[in-house]
Amino acid sequence: MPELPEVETIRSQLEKLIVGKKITKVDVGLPRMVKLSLDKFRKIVVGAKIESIGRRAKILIFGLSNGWSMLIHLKLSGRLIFRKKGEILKDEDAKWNHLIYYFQDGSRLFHNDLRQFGYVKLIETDKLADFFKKEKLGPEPLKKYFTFEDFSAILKRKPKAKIKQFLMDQQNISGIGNIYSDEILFFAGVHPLRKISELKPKETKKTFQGIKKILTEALKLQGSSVDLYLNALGKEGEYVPRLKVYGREGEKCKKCGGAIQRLKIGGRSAHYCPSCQKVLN
DNA sequence: TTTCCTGTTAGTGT
DNA sequence: AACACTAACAGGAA
Repeated sequence: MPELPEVETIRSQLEKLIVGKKITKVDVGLPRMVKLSLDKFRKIVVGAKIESIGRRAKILIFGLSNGWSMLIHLKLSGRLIFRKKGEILKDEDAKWNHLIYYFQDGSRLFHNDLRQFGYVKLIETDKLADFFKKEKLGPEPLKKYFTFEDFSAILKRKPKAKIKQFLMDQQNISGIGNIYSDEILFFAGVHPLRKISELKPKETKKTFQGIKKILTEALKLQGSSVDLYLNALGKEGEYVPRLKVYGREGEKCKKCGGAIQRLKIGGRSAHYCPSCQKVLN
């Protein structure tokens, strides 16, 4: 699932691959994914040159040469895969290529999405700041300016929230999803159901360190190919062997040897080690 | 065969 | 306001 490390991997790859290229054509196989009229979408996108590839939270931002920005969210199963002229995707994947961007040099970018929850929308570049302000997204956790003091202040706003849900809420901190929230809490030794107001100072500190450490390491290994994720080159990420709890229900804890457990929190699954992450300390 | 479950988030309901 | 729940979807597992 594309969370911050996966989306950022795609961003940095696309930056090298398509910045400077002009879009000459776009195929839209699934109009539902385009959050504006197709006519308008085509009119704005076709003929534009890509000037930059940015990211905010889990959203990719293609800066176009005509004053517009294209926002792409991959949601659960989206992929953005680049292919040089003449190269195609595997046949079995082709039926999920809902949008295809053609560039002047014959290369293409495939927006592939099995579950079809992803979207693309257009925002005028000078209104981007307003747009993100309205979304109320929390800070980017890997930026140097996101400090322990910031984290503590944000925690204080939601004293009653459960820490697992807090970490996944994009309005608190942006970019963390189900996989990395589980991994961060295992690192911190904090049970996913712990209430924020009841966290000890040491646990708060360790959770903050976990955010920085886990996301940085996952990014270094180009993310986790749980399920369907592939990067912009169509390759899997390499972080899965490093996952300590996510997707490991019933398997041995890598720290204490006990069995990893799973429970539901707000409709989501949380994976944790019941002896390394206690409910009460 | 059918039902359940998985991921993210916008939207609705309490 | 702040929280909880669900729909949107396809496909793999039970």
